[in-house]
Amino acid sequence: MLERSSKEVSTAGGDRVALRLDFRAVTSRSVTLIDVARAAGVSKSTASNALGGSGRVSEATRAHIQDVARQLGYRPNSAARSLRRASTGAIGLHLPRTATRLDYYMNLAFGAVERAREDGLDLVLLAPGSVAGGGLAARVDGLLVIDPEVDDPEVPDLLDAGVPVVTGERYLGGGVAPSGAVVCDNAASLIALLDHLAERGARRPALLAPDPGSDWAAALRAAAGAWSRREGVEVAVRTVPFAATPVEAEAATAELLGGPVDADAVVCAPDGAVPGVLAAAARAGRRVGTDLLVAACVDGAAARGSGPQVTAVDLRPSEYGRACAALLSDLLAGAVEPGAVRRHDWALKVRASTAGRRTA
Amino acid sequence: MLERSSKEVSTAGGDRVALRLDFRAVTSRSVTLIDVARAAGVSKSTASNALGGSGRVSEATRAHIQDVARQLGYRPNSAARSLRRASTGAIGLHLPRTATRLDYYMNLAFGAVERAREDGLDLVLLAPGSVAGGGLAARVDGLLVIDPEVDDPEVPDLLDAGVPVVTGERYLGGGVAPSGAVVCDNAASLIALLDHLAERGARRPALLAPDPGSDWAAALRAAAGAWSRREGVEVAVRTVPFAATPVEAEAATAELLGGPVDADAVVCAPDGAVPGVLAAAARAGRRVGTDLLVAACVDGAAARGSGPQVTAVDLRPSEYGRACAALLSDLLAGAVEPGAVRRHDWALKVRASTAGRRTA
DNA sequence: CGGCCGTGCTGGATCGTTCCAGCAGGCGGC
DNA sequence: GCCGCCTGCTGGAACGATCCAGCACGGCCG
Repeated sequence: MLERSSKEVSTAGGDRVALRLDFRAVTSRSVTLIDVARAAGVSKSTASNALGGSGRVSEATRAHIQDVARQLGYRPNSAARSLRRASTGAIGLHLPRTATRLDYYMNLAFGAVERAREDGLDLVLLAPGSVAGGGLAARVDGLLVIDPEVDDPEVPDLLDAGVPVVTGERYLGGGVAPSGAVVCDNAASLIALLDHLAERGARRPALLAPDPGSDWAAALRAAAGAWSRREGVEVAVRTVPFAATPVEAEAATAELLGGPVDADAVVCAPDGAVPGVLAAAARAGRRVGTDLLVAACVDGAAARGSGPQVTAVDLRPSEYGRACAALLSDLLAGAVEPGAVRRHDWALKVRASTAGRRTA
Repeated sequence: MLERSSKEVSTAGGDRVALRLDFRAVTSRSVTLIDVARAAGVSKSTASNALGGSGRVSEATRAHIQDVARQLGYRPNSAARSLRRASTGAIGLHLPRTATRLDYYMNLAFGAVERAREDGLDLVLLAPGSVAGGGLAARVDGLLVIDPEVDDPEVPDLLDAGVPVVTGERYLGGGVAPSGAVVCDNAASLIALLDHLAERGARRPALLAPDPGSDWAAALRAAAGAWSRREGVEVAVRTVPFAATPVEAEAATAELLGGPVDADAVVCAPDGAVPGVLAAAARAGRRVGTDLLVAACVDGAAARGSGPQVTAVDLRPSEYGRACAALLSDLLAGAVEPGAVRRHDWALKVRASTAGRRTA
């Protein structure tokens, strides 16, 4: 059954518009630029110019064409546009393989999506192994590579994909340099955290950090060393996986409590592992916040949701994602030179886990 | 400086191939099907047939063309292909607005990405508001809408986008029916959970669940009612947000402990809120696992990482994502009729939080 | 008044792929 | 021996947007 559209366009081409709407109802073909042009009584070039904002079109004509396009429900065919413009209108997002479980990356991804969307870019999630599968470079205009780890075999291929790449944090491996990067001052944030702990009475702080295969972890370890030298206080460092589980952190923490180290403050770099630190503290009979101060280098659901809540460095992942997408977008638009590096700010969230002794 | 390519193709058209390679080096234009055809000494139609697997091509010719294509580094232009085939090779993924923080959805998303990739589909992450922004339907061949909530204003638009839609869990709102759905038997999983709690000694179980705006929450509430009637034991139900925070869960739990309800087991539907339940238990002086049993309807980092670890229904989000993508892929391929519904299995993960009294 | 320029619009070519009609030639059946 | 069919391949026409050369027209200047 063919229903006549109730919506008609009140222009010179009105009857033809209704005709085309009916046509659509039957074949479900989509409205093309030519349909709009015909309905508006202009050529497709003018229609294109009017809708695209380019070229020379009188204000009256432009308004009329936009009106017609809206009423017909015109939406540009992105494939055709991509073909002609030699760009896909999409960017790819690569996240660390091991850490996809962390809500940190979820927030970052959605920040990036939103920002990309504002510039008309789609964001496609890159599956592990999508590079080897080929066909990648053809499908995206640029890439976001977040927390590139040196032992991630895909990162070099991504950097060499022939499209602009923005990394979140620096890439410590060699090869093709990325076109841009957004970096955090992780050294400064850890130093702020250690200062905070010291101020709250910590004398023997310890750090659980991944091996220095990522810029983040490397910066943390370097900062711990620098702080040690500056303060004349040794920071005990233990290695945990990049996406450590609570169980792994619990074992590492147990080793730090008592024994030769006998830490009175533990900084756990990966936020997902924080509950393990708390569990180890409970097991050792230490009261978190007074007997043992606990903090994390990344804020997340685990740090916010634990009891007591855990002091952490808020890397503001959503804004971080936005910043990465914004930089890539600027690179694609040619608004910024390749090699650009932008800084992203963090904030210290002080919570109950570092309350300190009242009497300190 | 123009370097002569060292790689030449040993065919009749060899010299022309080298020429074109040089050309590429200068202009950095990519290799097209026509380049391959010329180099192989066939027409573009034959080249297309040989590489695409369709049409009638002799085995010898096909092998030769594939060889040439590989040597030239040919990769099909997806925009041109999309334009011609009227399909984009990408699917969209929509997640609940409120719950993007949960690692559950992160895992689900990556499961879907991987499965889509296996069928050559890209997965684009849909930003909140991308529907209203327009340009959506044109860019994807199909949509994955996960845990559609009735009060999500975007869902009706997505269902009406004119492309096949697969929902994860059913959509309780009206409007256009989705083309497919992957569902969990959430009623069965909650009943299994309640049975488990009863077996471990619980006599006054309580449930924290969102309001019935999603199929999941509605099924949980219905199942709690059914179980109450079957067992003759009232299940106290309190409402928490879909993506409840620990603080919200703590308040709700505090109300259940002591007072008229005096629950001895709490089932917390959203996993992210579990730490709040544990905190309330600690505050009330209840020992989790013996004095108070605690469980969650979704397994996740919070349930696994807390101390003690919390019994939960593992919805296997990664496989869930794979199943959704697989169904959509089948729908797009026409391998399955619209309206198809597939079932996804869950598993009960029993952990320390429901150990029960030794003497029970 | 003629040349020139700027404005507003047009038609055609183009991007790289797939699809379709069709053609040459070999071969088997009647 | 002719017809028709099957195999293997070809050329051209889409797909829908953008870009470019160019055209008509009116106004301005010398």
